[in-house]
Amino acid sequence: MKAKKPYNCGIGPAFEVIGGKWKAVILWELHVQPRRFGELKRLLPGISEKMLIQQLRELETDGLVNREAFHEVPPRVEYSETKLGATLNAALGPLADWGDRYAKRVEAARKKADG
Amino acid sequence: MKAKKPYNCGIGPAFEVIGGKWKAVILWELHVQPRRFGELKRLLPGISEKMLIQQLRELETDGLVNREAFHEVPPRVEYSETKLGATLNAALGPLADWGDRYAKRVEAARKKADG
DNA sequence: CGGAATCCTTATTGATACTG
DNA sequence: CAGTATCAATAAGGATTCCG
Repeated sequence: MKAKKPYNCGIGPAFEVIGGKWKAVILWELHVQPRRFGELKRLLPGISEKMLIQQLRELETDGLVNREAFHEVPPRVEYSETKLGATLNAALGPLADWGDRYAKRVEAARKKADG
Repeated sequence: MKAKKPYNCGIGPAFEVIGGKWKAVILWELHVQPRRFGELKRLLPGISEKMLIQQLRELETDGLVNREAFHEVPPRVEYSETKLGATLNAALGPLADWGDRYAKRVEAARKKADG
């Protein structure tokens, strides 16, 4: 999601920061509560450490996520959403609702087809 | 955006149907009014015919876009959003607004940095 | 625990030329 | 006009190994 997009509406910029496979869900998990690296990894079955750290870094760069490292042993790092991140999560709400209904709709259609 | 996503919220399904570089903007253009193939091509600078038709087909398959072909010479095809597509566009509204504000914010920061 | 570094596979996107 | 067909490029995503 790094290529330039000739969008004339805000959808473009929004997708640039939240697009891709993981960012939206990561941000969502941080909306629930601050979480540690390992916690996120467990919550996102299938994500590799590389992707997780990469996405977190990009989210951080874009000002959506906050990273706080505690210099302890064993090391501990906590990620949380920033204020800006919270506003994005809010804007994502209706889309999440839509997706929920859509998924149910698709599921219902599938059951009917299977018999 | 075809890989399975382990999302537990509606964001996953939503991104599966609207994710990628072009779908959201295409749908947005069709929200303004029904449009012809060539019209969309002009409105989306940078998109290739291949991508345009591909994305349109997928949107059609997912029930978001309607395709109506008029058997004339020269051929004419009109694409429009379905009712479901309209609900998705509505859900996309807040995200578009957010992106708008974000883009302005980023732009302002850039200007300041440049001096 | 929380990464970094490397290599590799697949998915997405694009350029170009051609057709009914 | 509204597409198809091919081929090429790039980006996204993932597996593995290693480190402080």
